[in-house]
Amino acid sequence: MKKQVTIKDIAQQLGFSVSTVSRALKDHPDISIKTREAVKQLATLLGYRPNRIALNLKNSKTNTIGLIIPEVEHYFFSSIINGIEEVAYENNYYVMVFQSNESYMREVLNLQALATNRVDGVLASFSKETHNFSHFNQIIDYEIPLVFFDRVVNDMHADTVVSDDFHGAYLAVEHLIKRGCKNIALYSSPRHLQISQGRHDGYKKALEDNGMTYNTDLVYSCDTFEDAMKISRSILKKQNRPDGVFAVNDMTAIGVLKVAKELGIKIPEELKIAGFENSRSSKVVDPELTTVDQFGFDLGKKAAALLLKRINDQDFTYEPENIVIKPKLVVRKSS
Amino acid sequence: MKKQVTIKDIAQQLGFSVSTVSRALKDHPDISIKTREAVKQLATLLGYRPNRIALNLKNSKTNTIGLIIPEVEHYFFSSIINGIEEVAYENNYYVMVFQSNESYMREVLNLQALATNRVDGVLASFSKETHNFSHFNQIIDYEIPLVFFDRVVNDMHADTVVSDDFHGAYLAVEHLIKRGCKNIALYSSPRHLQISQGRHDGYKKALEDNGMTYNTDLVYSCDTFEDAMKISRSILKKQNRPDGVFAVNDMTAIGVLKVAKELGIKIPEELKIAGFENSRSSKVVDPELTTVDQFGFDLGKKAAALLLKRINDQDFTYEPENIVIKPKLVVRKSS
DNA sequence: ATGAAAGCGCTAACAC
DNA sequence: GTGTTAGCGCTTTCAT
Repeated sequence: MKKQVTIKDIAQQLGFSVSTVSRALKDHPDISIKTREAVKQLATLLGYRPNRIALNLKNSKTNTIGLIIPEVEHYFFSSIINGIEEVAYENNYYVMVFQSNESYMREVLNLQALATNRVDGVLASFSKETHNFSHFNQIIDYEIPLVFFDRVVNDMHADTVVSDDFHGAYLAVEHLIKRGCKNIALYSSPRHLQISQGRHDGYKKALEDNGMTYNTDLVYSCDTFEDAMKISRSILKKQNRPDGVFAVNDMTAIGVLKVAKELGIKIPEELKIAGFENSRSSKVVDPELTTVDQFGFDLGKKAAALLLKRINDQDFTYEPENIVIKPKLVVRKSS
Repeated sequence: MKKQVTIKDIAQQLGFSVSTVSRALKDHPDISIKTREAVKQLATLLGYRPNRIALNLKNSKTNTIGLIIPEVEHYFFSSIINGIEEVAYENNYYVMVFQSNESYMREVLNLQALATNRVDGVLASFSKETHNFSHFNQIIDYEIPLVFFDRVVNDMHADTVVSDDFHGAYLAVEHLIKRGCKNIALYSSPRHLQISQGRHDGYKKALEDNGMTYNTDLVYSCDTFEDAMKISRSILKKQNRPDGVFAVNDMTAIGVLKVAKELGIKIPEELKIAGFENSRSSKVVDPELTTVDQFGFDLGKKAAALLLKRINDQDFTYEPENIVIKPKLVVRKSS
C-alpha cells in the first residue's frame, strides 16, 4: 500500500499544526472559515482518508461487530446476514464475518480472533458441535456485548433473538390436522438444539390440543435432504404410513416430497407435507411446499439493533432480553 | 467494554518493562526462560489478549480484506463468501463484508468505508447499477490490491476471477442440440454485464458450430424467476414455440420450467431446459434441472488466494492476472 | 485562532 | 537479559 496521506502531511504543506488540521476537518468553530476551507481543499486534493485504525486505538472503539455463523451458504443464515449488514450499514458499523463451519474448535478460535480485533460487540449462532460455552463466557468477561440468534443459550449474560419455534410448529401441525391428517410424522433434528426442542414441543401440543395422541414411533431423527430421502423410502412404504409430515426444515420436507412422488403417492391428497424456513427451494418444488416463514432478514435486523443498543449503553449490567420473532405459516400446494 | 489488560499491566505487576513483556510473549530468545514463563502465566491469568488495533496502527496492516458483494442471499454469492472465508481463516486474515444491494451509491460509500478502515486488500463484484468505475480506481490509487470476481472490469489495474461463461453456455447449448433441439431460445440478462455477454456468445457459437442459425427473435431479455414466468406464458403458447431453452441462471430456467408444466408441455420430451449456477433449487425441481456448475466456492477461494498473494507482494506494479474457472455441465432430467 | 504535547497499545532500534 | 524511547495517526486538554 502506498504511503497514505495523513493530517501531518496536510499540516506541513499548509504551515499549520496537526491539531489545527484535525479541528478544521471536523468544522470546529474555533477554526477560521478560511483555514477550514484551505484544509479541506487540500485534503480532497491529496486524497486524504481519515485513518480509522488510529481512531480505534484512541477511542478503544472499532465500530465493528463480529459475526459468528455456522455457515453462510444456508439460505436462512444468509438472509440473517443480510439483515445484520443492513442495520450495520445504517449505523456506520462494520461487520466482520467468521464461519464456524459447524466446528467447535473453529468457533473457539473465531471468538479469540474477535476479541483480539476488539470488536465492539458479537452476534453469534453456535455450531452443532458446541456443548461447552466457556469461550462465550470469556467474551462476556471482557464485557463485550453478546447477542445470540437462532441457536441460543439462556443461562448467560447475553441477549437472544429467536423465532418462535414452538408456535411455528404448532401452526404447521394444526394446519395439517385441519386439512384432515390423522397420522402426522415429525422429522426432527437432534434434541439438544433448542430449536428442534421447540418445534418438537409445538408438534406435540398441536396434536394434543386436537385430541390426537403423541406417538414417538412417528418421530424420526432426521434433518437433511439426503437422510429424508433415505428413510422416507421405507417409511412411506409401510402399511399404515403417515398421511402428514412436518419437517423441521424445508430441505428435509422436500426430501420426503420427492420420495413420495417417486412412489406415486399423491400430494396433497394422500400425503400432506409442511416444512420450516420458507426457503427459495420451497417455492420451486412441485407441488409448492407449505412452510413456516422465519423472517431471517427481520431476525438479523432485530439482533443487530439490539446489539448496537447494548454497545451504546453505558453499563454492562443490563438484564438480558429475549426477543422472539413470530413466524408465519405459508400455505401452499403441498398440504 | 471493561478496561482491557495490556502489556503494561503485566509489566507493572511483574516489575519488568513493557518491552521485556512484549518480547517474552513472543518467545524472543534474549529473554530468560524464567521470565518468559512468568510473563505468560500472568498473561493467561489476567486474560490478556493482544490488541490488534495497536499492531494495525504500528504496522499499517490490518490483516483484513474487504468484500464488496451485491447480495449475500444469492446462493452463488454466498458460496463465494464461503470460499473466501475459508482462505482468510487459513491465513489468519479477517473478512469485512459490505453489501451493495445492487446500488451504485451504496457501493461507492462501501468503498470509502473500506479505505478508511485500511483493509489490506479488496475483493469486489460490482452492482448491476454500476457503469462508472472511478471509485474502484481510487482504491487502486491508494495501491490497495483489488481483485474482481464474477462481475469484472478488464481495463483496470486489478486481477479478475470469473467462470468461463462462454464455455459454460456453449456446453449447455451444445448439449441441448445433441439431445435434438432445433429451436433454442436464450433467456439472458442486460447485455452490459460481461457475464451475460459471454453466455450470449457461447450460445451463439454453439448454434453456429452445429449448423444452426442464430436468430435474435429467440433471444429474450429476462433474468429473473418472475419475469420468466411472465414472458414464458406467451412464448410457450406460440405456434412455433422453442423446443429448448437456455437461461443465464437457474431461477430463470425454473420459471420457464414451471410455466411449461402449467401448460402441459412435457419436459424433456417437448421442451428441454438448461440453467446456469447449479443452485440448491436446481436439484429440487421436478424434473431436476440440467445446469452449469460455476463452482462458486472454488472461485471464492481462488480470488482470495490471489488477493493474499498481491498483498504479500512488495510492489504494486504487477501485471494483472485473469483467472478463469472452467464450469461443468451437470446433466439432469430437464434435458 | 492556533499550537504543543500527551496518550491510545504495541514493537523494535538502540542503549546498558 | 532487560530497559528506554520513538513512533504508528489521531484527538484533545491545556496553553498562548
